[in-house]
Amino acid sequence: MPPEPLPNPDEPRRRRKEARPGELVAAALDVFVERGFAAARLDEIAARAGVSKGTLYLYFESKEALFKAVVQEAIVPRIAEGEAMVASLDMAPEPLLRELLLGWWEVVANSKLSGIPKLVIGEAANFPEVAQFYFDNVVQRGRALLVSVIERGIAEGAFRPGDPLVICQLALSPMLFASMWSRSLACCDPAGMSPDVYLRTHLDLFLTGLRAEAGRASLPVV
Amino acid sequence: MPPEPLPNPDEPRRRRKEARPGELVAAALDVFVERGFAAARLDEIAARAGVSKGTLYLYFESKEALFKAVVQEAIVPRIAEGEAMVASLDMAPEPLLRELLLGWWEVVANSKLSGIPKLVIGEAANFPEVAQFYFDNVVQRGRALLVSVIERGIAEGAFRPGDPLVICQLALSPMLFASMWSRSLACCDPAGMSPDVYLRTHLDLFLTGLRAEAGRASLPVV
Amino acid sequence: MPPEPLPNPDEPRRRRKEARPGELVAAALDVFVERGFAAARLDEIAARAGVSKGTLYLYFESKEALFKAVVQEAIVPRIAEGEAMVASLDMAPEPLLRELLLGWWEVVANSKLSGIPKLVIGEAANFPEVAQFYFDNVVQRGRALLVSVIERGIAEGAFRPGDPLVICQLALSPMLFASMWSRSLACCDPAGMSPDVYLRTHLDLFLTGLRAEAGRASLPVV
Amino acid sequence: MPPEPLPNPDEPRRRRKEARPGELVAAALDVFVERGFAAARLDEIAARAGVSKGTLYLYFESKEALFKAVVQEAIVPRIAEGEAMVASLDMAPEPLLRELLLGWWEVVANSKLSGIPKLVIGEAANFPEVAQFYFDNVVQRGRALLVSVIERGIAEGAFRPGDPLVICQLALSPMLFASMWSRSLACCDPAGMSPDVYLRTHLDLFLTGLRAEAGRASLPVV
DNA sequence: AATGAATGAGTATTCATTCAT
DNA sequence: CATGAATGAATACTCATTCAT
Repeated sequence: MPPEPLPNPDEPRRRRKEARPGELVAAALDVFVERGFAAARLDEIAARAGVSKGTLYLYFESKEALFKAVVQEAIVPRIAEGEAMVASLDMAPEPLLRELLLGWWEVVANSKLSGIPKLVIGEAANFPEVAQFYFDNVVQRGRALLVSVIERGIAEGAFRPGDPLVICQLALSPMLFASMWSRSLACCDPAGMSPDVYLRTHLDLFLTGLRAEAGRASLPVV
Repeated sequence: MPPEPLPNPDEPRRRRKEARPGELVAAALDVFVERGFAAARLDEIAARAGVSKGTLYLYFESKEALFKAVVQEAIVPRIAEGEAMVASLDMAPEPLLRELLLGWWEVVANSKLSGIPKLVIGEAANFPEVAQFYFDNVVQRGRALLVSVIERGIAEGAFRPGDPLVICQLALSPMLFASMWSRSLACCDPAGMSPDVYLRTHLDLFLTGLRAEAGRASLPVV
Repeated sequence: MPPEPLPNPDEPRRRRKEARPGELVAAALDVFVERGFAAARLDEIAARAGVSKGTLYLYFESKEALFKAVVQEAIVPRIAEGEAMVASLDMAPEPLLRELLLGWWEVVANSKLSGIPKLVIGEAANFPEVAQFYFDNVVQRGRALLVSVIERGIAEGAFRPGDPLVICQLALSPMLFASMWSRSLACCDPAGMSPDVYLRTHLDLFLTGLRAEAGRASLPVV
Repeated sequence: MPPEPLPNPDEPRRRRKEARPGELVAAALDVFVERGFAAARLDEIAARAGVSKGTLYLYFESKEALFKAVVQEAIVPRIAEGEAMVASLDMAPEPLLRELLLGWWEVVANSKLSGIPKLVIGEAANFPEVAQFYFDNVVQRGRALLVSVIERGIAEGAFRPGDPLVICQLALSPMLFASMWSRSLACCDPAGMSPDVYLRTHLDLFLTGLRAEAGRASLPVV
């Protein structure tokens, strides 16, 4: 499970120094996702990383700083990948949008990362600084990415005209909601629901609704 | 401050005695919504209800029991109203579905109730009993309501065929997500977004995509 | 030792309620004086008062607040007594000053109170709020008391002219220093020194030096 | 910053090796005086000396040992200077005493050294070994110095008879108190007080009181 | 000699819950 | 019914000291 050879107690100091922050952030991601921000115990993060509590403070000056590092290390690079994808791929808006949403689903939904939105949304009100950091570094950049594609789609006549930010949010919200659900009430639902069917149904309904076609009017604007 | 005429000190006992639990639940709803389940302090709930902390335990045996009562008092009746609406209204599936979603938006989104989904989803993992209770009493009944309408729509050929539960979830998730957002990261977003445009765009995209029309295939099933 | 009958575990709730703050402050005075502000553990204060740690927070919102209460309860009244003494006694300046200094010595020097100046002076730099509180409530009022007597003495020609505040400080500093010494390095000094001789020698030297007599010039002013 | 010419990076080893302990002690003096013994962080001392925390332990086996070294290096030599002064100067007791007190004031009161008495007295109770070391190496030797002069003054009839140790303490306490005050509550006092006037007033009052003159009796003895 | 990463014991503060009155 | 005083377990963060390199 650990990406590294295996924390070897006989080879402790030198090599670990550079690997430490990464190990701590990885352990922190686990615990934050499992428990939420407030309920995550630094004790447990330290124990999972195989270090003492004090060691955490060698690398991160507070619980909040540790969480910001988690976001920075684990999420921000994913967004950068999306930005690179948009910049490099020469695709029509609809396939590109589809690709971005599918890509998000694959890397995020099926990893621990999917636990972050739940955590942030659930505790934003109690930890405003955390919320602001997430908003600035993740939400804003992620939105900009999708909005640019949507705007192009509208401009090219591929999508019905409408508020691009609203459309962006409507593209994402079923997916974000599903990721939150899977880490909360899903365990109460014995039947469950195929994530795959859910995703494809969303894309179908959403893109069908968005597609500009003969006789279809503009989306609500005011 | 008290919604009641004014606690009359000369006739306090009899009527108040029965009103108590309701007042406590009302205060609890406020505080739970503002702070979340874990961060809500019983102290504050008691203070807002104008009683002592000990009194809470006369009516509710624990914080969890109090929360269950909040759900029971504040949310379950709303679902019952929806059930009654479906039973009494003789409408075609699409208008009925639209009506239900709009109705939900009106009574829930603009009231304190909209804070409950965020709370439950955000803290379900830490409070499994709370989660289960909410799932059984709110989620299951709410889903049944919408699913029945969706199934009828599909059977009558008004909606494209597909998994009714998936469709139900996709109808709700943008609305639930918006209600959670408005109580968390929305405050980080200086621009904001018109909830009304958001809702109408959702309904337009969703119902357009769902509508059975010439040449449109079935939604994903497996 | 406890002023009350004896904390009786069989008679816990009612009577204790009013006595509690006083008991806590008494225990706190002990521990603060023995250990200093920073090193005093709330645990120990609580244990000495026979309550749990949490109980402290029912009465005082923080360690600093507890300390302020100690000052307020234990020291400020002593100053008020001095003020009353000055107001009521109709004495010549020198006997009055002597009386005040002797009175201070008796009530302060031989009680736990004598530990407070050491604590405040030793930790003022690390706890500025505590320092300011002590300065405003104790130092300023105490000085005003003595300064008024000294000013009268100078005006009446009983004392040599000079800066009354400087003279006040010189009257007090040997006494304050002795009280601090007795709670710190005195225990390293096997021989020791009679506090009584020390005090009387101070009063003799100080008052002899201060007394206006034929041929004696004014004290330094600039 | 370093008192030495300038740490020459090309010739660092030999000279620095011997200079190290001195630099560490100098940094330690700074930090101990600014924060007190308990609150001084070894981290900060090391940082100010430009070495790593571990290096401190190469030279001093503990925080207490470091503090003892500070006393040894920074204070004990000052006392030796006083001893030399007494031995070499051929002055009458009163001028000599005056000279010693003024000398103390000049070298101590206006330097970081004046922070040490506050620290020692404030924390002696919590660090008995530190207290004992200071008492043996500073207090005893300093007292012996003054006491010898005072005894001579009494023997020669220049000073009123009395307990020389008490007189010594009374000569010093206003000065020690002022040095402590200047590093603690002085910052709460916007008005302040001229140290110079304070000192000269003390010397005037004290020496006037002590001077043997016609009609003046012996000081208190028992 | 020097480093600095790692440790872990120590402490103020919070809050759900109890229970004597 | 109501109270609110009391509890004590739980947790983020600090810092002197150690020791492998």
